[in-house]
Amino acid sequence: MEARVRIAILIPPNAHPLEAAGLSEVFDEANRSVSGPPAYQLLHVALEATPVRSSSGLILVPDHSIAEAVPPIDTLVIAAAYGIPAPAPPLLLGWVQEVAAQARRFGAVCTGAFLLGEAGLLEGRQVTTHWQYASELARRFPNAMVDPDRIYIRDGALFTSAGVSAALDLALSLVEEDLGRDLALAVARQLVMFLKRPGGQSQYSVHLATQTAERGPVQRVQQWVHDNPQEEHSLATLAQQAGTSERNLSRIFRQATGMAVREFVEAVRLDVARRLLEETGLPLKRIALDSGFGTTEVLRAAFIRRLGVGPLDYRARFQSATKSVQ
DNA sequence: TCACACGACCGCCATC
DNA sequence: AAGATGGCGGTCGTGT
Repeated sequence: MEARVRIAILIPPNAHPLEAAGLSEVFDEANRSVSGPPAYQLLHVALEATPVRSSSGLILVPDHSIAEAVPPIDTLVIAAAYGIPAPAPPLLLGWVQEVAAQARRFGAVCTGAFLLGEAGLLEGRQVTTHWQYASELARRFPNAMVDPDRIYIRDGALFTSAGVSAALDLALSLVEEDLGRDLALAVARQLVMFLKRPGGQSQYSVHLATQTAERGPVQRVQQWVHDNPQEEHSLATLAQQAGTSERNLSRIFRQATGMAVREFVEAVRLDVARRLLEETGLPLKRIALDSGFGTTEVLRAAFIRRLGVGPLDYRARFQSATKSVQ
């Protein structure tokens, strides 16, 4: 890479320090791993160039105010505040809009997506955020297609990620895009993290993993569905698996996970189907069978319902972009 | 695209 | 007495 890539990391008040530092660290490690001059120039930006108290109390010191951080900026990453951020001042929104408009790519980590939404940059885009805030994001910005199940999502120039450690995965994917797989792998090794998180979506799907019950019948049912998505999973058969009545399974399942049984089964199947669409060229019929939807009609209906796009649209959009990452 | 049938969900109440 | 469980049935969403 010829010129250094200017990356601006925007640090909001009450920032989550692990995310802000993690982003920084991945790019910095890439600089160390690359042969020759550093690939990245990092700008740590805040509204004012004064110390920012992070959510844990750790003080972060930005090196530029937004007034000083002027374009050209190649990549803008908005770090997240803890929880849903307060409405941003117009000055900040204007800066974000201006920088995003000229940047090669831009995005946010975790609840930083709310700031993008306020700036009007999520319209009609596929985005994700921390699972806990996904429904609120979707409510506030109804034109954004919020997918709570993903570690991170790239939609054109826009990228968003789930919470905390997902910021590292996101940053690593940007490094891979810029500097190639080998270097990204070297960075991952150095930081003792995975370039590509292993295991099924079941294990690492943020949404599902965080809503997995501890032990007992509900957990067994979840495991069974995860391991055998292609089987038929009626409430009756699952109740039998769990050794309880249908009524009781319904009740304890919602109590433990916050989801209805049917909802969970569908979420698992959607994960499987999505992964197969992204990572394989298998025909829809086959994916419908393997994911447990059974027919392409049902598969399609679920995609439209949950993601707002049909399976083939989804594949066209994400296959090349995510084939080797995430 | 539509209508219809069926399963899932969940409030309510009885029972253990 | 109180919490867990199961049955009933109205309503709704989904599959065909």
